[in-house]
This record gives sequence, C-alpha cells and structure tokens, in this order.
Amino acid sequence: MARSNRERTQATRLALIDAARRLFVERGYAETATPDIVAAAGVTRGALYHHFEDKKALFRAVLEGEAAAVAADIEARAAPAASPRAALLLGAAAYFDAMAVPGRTRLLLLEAPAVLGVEALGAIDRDHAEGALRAGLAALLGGRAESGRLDALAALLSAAFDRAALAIEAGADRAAYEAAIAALLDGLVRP
Amino acid sequence: MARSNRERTQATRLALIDAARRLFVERGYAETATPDIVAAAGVTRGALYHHFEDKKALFRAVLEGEAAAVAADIEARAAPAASPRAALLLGAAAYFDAMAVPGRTRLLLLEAPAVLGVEALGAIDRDHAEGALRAGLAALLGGRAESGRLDALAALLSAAFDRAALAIEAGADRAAYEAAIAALLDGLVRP
DNA sequence: CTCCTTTACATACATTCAGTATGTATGTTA
DNA sequence: TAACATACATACTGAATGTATGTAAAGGAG
Repeated sequence: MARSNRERTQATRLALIDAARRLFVERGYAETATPDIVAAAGVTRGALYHHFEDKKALFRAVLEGEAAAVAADIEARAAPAASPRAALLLGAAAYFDAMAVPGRTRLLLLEAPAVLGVEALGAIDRDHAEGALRAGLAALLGGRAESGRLDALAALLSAAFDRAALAIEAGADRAAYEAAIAALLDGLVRP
Repeated sequence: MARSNRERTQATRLALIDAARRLFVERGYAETATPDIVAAAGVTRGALYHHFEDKKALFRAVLEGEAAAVAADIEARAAPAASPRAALLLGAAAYFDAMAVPGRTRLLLLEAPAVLGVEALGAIDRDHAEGALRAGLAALLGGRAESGRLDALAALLSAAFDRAALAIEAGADRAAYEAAIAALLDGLVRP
C-alpha cells in the first residue's frame, strides 16, 4: 500500500474538505469543531494543521471549491441565446439550479460573509457571476447606461439573485421569483 | 447610592449591550470574547450570564436594538409623499440614511445572518422594512400584481436595498445606487 | 422593625477548543 | 545509501464558554 506523497496529500486534503463541507453545512462554521472534522475525515488534527494554516483556511478551501462548482455548473449550461434578455434569463435559471445544490446557499450566502468578510468573498465569488451579469446587462441596455450606473445595477440584481436563491431554498415558489426577476429586467429595457 | 433593582438591571443591561455593540462592530461576533465585553462594560461575566442566556442572546439584544433604531429612524422621516413612487424613493433614502450609522450594515447584514440564522433574522428585521416595502409596491403597482409576485418583488427589492447599503458603506457613489433603485422601480410601473 | 425570599450579581470551576511544538515514519533526492 | 523533506500523530498551552456556587442588597409579609 505504497502511496506517493502527492497522492497522500491529495487524498487527505479532499477528505478534510469533504468532511468540513458536510459539517459546515449541517451546523455552521462556528458550531463545527476541528476534532469533529478530522474524525469525520478519518485523520488527526495534525494532518489538518499540516495542510491548512487554520480553521478559516479550511473554510476558504471549501468555499473556493463551491464557488468553482457553481461557476462550472453555470458554464456547462451556457447556451447560445436568442437575445440579451433570453441570455440573462437563462443565466438566472442556471444560477438557481446551481445554488439548489444542498448547502450552497448557506455556505456562500450566509456563512461566508461573516467568516471571510465582504471583500474576501467578493474576490472569490462575486467577480465571476457579477462580471457575467454586468456583461449581460450591458448587452441588454445597449450602451444606454453609463458605467457607474451599470455597475450599480449589476450589484443590485446580483443581490436580488442571491435573495431569490435563498427564498427558493427556503421553500418559496421558484416560478414566482423567476417571474419577478424577469419583470425587473423587462422594466429596465422598456422606458 | 441606593439604586432600585429595576434601575440596576436597566443600567447593567444597557452597559452590556452598548459595550457588546462596540466590540461586535469592531471585531465581529466570533472574534469578540465575553471577558472583553464585560471589561468594557465595567461588570463581570456573572452579570452577563445573569441577564442573558448566552452570548448569542446578548447579540440578539444588540440586534433588536439596532433594528428598532432603524425602524424609528425611518418612521421619523416618513413624510406625506405625493405619489407611491415618491414614497418609495423617500423610504429608500431614509433607509440608506439609517443604515449609514456606523456598524449597522455589519451587524444587520453580515453578522446577523450567520449568527442568528435566516429565519430568526427575518422575524426581527425583515417584517418591518419589508412589510412597508410591500405596501409601497402594492400602491405603486395598483393591484396589477398578484400576491405571490408582489411578495417576490418585495423580497428582491429588499435585497437590492441591503446590497446598496453595503456598497455605499464601502464607499460607492450613493447617487448612482439611488438612481439604480429608481430605475428598477420605474421599470416596474411603466410596461 | 424583622424575617424571609428574591434579585443581582461575583467567584470558582469544568469542559472544550484553537493553535503550536515536538516526535516519528515514510517518501524523495543527491 | 545517506541526507533530507514531507506527512502526518501526539502532547501541550492558553483561552473561552457556560455552569455551579456563594454573597450582599433589595423588597415585601407579618
């Protein structure tokens, strides 16, 4: 049973990240103790602190994996859309699907802001989704909005998407929220 | 220096809540230790655990005070508006002013969701602001939207308000965000 | 006023947890 | 193969949360 060091590292890191993800989702970051994490991962705390600087770094690794998965899920659904409006609505649907994976809303939208702070979070997640959203909005408005207002609109709509994902997770009617998103977008292009 | 029990309780609770608010804002909930709180308040941990069930209950008390202050700030600014649109825009401005008080965005929008969870937070804060928002929206749309979609719209706009408050706190141009909010509202009423 | 109960704390304690220091076996390289 | 680096495991330290217990003052009841 001779494993190379790289294999060992990969396996241990993955086991830790998987176990941490499960417990962080189940109990939240603050209520999850490192002894429980390493027990669930089948390693010792020595392994944890060998591979990660501290508990927060492990959370950050979990978060980065989650953000990457969301980005991949959305990218995999990127279809050529007939119009900017259709592209935005498809993107919204893809985002809701991606955020429907259990635990993602809690990790990305509830725990992360408090654990990592707003700026670190923005660096990890928001750049991707909000960048695409800004581009889609620019296409929708066709240069009708100056840069500053475009940024503001993208930020506000991104927040609306997040809240919609949380509401859907909590059991709200997804169709109602997709319709509300569509109403907001349609309102922007008409007047 | 004979104080009645009620006076003592009031003073101690207030000192604790004030000190906790300062430290929670400065360092965040998780990084604030109860020994530091009681030292800043000039009492002992015995007093803390006599008046509050645990650290989280103290945070909840801070939060409730903050939410009440926001509601009061907004209510104090409630002016008779010429139109539903003007009422909503005035409400937005009042909300931004209220959230500009140092620490409020961190307490209400970043720490609270992780510490108290989404449902407890909704019970404390969202009912007030989002209720008024829903009413304002209903007036704006004049019965043109069914109840479910009205709820969804109110939730999304509430999220947009929150994000705008965070962005403004972070140094973004407030006028740009107020314009973006106005654009979203105007879009809803026109088509 | 006196006794008794309750309130409002203060102090001491038990448990637990995060992070660190150190020891050891295994893989890797010169 | 000898020297070194990596990947852990174990032991330890300081601190923090919550609890149990002790005490002085307030507040009625008689």
